[in-house]
Amino acid sequence: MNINCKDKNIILEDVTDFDIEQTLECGQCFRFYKIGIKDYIIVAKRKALHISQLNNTITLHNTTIEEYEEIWKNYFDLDRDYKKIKDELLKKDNKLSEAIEVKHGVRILNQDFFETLISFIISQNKQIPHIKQIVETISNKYGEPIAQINEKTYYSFPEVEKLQKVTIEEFRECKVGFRDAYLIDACKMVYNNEIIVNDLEKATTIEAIKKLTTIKGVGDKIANCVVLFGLSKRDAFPIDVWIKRIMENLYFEKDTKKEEIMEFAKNQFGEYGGYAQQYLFYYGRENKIGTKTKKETIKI
DNA sequence: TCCCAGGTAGATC
DNA sequence: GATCTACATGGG
Repeated sequence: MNINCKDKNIILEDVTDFDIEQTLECGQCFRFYKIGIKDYIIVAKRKALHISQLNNTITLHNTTIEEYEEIWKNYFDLDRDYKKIKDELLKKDNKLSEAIEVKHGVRILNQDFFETLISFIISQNKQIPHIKQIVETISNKYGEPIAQINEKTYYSFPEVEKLQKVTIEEFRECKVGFRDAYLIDACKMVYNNEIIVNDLEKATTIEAIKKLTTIKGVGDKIANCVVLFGLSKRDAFPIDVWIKRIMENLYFEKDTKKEEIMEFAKNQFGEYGGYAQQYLFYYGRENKIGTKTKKETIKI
């Protein structure tokens, strides 16, 4: 990969294993706006980034090499060798080949912990477009204006100091529904240092998940998402309705308990569980694997 | 009108 | 301990 600076843009040439559309649309993050083909505004890390892609060239608009090095390189996980990850996964398990081939450009983002926690609490029992809408409402109301691009103002995701002051009634006004008390509890625990990011980062994946589930409204699935996307613990394996269906379809051919799927994934994918999960989730959801209206099944 | 959505907590068996 | 259900809100 070559990095060039032209005008106020950073140009990444010969990028491999990275597709901006797949990386954003795969369901791991919620604060992005499509403005064209492979052309997006992403709000993260208290910044709004205009990013676009043409073939193997990525353009980060109106930014600096310093900002790229400090923020975006890590955010997009560009230091990691995804070819090696794919090779390792495929070496062990050829059933992933179709999903990896189709969704070859997915990278797992290194997102902010608190934002990921709050976003995935909201995600329960909701569809992705609605999750995006609620996270945006909360940001517009309680975040700070950070950029204006094409007449539209973008707001940062609020810090815990700000969000812990929000009342249960105010959360309800953001249309979070029954998750209102969960959000109150999560904000309180993070603000009161009952949940400490540093400690979770140092902890094992299992320990971090266990700690996170002490927050009301955070169960096994959400905790796995938070450690995977918000703490960079790539051996996590979130099991939601989709992954359950897909795993049953691929490996079990019958209704199977989550605990059994979790144990199987741990043995099968190990430290690469999070990547396998994301390739399968995105591919399976798009093709409606295991549902009554499925488009096709995964070829073995 | 009914059913479901990147689930979870609390009740009930 | 395993299974059942209510929980707001919006869209198909």
